[in-house]
Amino acid sequence: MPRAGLSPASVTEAAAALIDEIGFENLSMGLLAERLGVKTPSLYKHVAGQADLAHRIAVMAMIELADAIRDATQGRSGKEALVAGAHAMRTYVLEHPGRYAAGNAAIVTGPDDPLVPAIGRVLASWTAMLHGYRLDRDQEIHALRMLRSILHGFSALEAAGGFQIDTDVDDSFTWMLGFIDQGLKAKWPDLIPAH
Amino acid sequence: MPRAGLSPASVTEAAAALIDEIGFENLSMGLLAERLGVKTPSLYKHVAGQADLAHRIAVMAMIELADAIRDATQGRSGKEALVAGAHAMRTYVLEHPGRYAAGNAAIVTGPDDPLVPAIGRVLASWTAMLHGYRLDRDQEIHALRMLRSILHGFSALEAAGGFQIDTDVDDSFTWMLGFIDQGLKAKWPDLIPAH
DNA sequence: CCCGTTTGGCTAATGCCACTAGCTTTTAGC
DNA sequence: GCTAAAAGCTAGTGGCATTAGCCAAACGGG
Repeated sequence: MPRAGLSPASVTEAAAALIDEIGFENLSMGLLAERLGVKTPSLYKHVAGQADLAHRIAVMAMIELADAIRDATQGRSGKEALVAGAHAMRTYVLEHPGRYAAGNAAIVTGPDDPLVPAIGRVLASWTAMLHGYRLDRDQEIHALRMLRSILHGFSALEAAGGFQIDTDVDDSFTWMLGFIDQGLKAKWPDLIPAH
Repeated sequence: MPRAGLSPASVTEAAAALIDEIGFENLSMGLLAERLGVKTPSLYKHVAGQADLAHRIAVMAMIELADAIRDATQGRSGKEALVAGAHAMRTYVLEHPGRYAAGNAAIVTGPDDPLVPAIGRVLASWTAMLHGYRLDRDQEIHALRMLRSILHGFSALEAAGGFQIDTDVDDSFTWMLGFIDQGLKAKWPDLIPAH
């Protein structure tokens, strides 16, 4: 029996490709093994199990997503950066729905979990983009959370086929980004929560 | 062997309660049967299977959610209605994370699927609330999609523990609603996508 | 009130899937 | 070349959803 030349990285890579085709919840070790031309138990020589595999895909997804956003916003600022970054994220989710779902389902396992810096990279990309709007320090975290909420929500709903009415979804996305941009530029002072 | 007095409705009800405790992906027929004091196969006399059960929970969740939003926004308008409706949704998701997850995972099976009107009720609740802002007709659908995106995204991230930094999440939610309210009141004309 | 039918329990069995044990062959280091 | 680790394999085990088929409980018309 010749060797297949697998490694944790190559197994994860193949699993990521497969999960985008068949969906996060349909990933099975048997299917992945078949895809790699190997029997199911052989996979356990490279990854600890299905949970470990999903976690590795999640880390990969967060890194890829962060890079996509960083590359898109590089050298731009203001609305241009917002639109480019948001578009990059939306495209990533539509092209890699399984990876993205894995990224969302993943939970941090400990302080040295590589998922932590991976998520940090995504947040850093958005934070850098928001800096162009010169918000107050105490508003920045709220704006970041809003941005994450709206982009995650839109992507998740779109990927799940949640937008039924036949008004163009692209138009809605563009409109939404314009709305956010205008709001961020306006900097309403009375949005600061009172205590 | 005495009868347990189950019905499709009571089984679904029990499953909904269970799923909120243990999480959507941990629901199993065995656990539900134990909870109901019955053996696993007996459940199949009332629901067609796990997929059917999840679908019933989804329909229930959408109806409950729509009612919660409707009740909260009843008799209010503008920012008051927005805040009350959004708060009602956020509360519902935090109190019933399993049901809500089932609602999101569900897919419409056909034209007479009761999930269709159930989702319609949620959308109708939001649409009624948005009417108070007197938006242009062609902006309304975009605003509705934005609202769904942001509320779903926020709820999903919060339920998944996605907000790590120790700035108060309530403050972020309040800030976000203020942001949306101000933007909707402003009605920027240049948000209409050009064709 | 009784009897036939429907309903709702049950046990037993099937099949799929993740995962483990333990064996064998390949490969890499010396 | 020899030794040992690494990477494949076959053969289980156990948990899960689901189905088949049996039997008792409720129920309705005579």
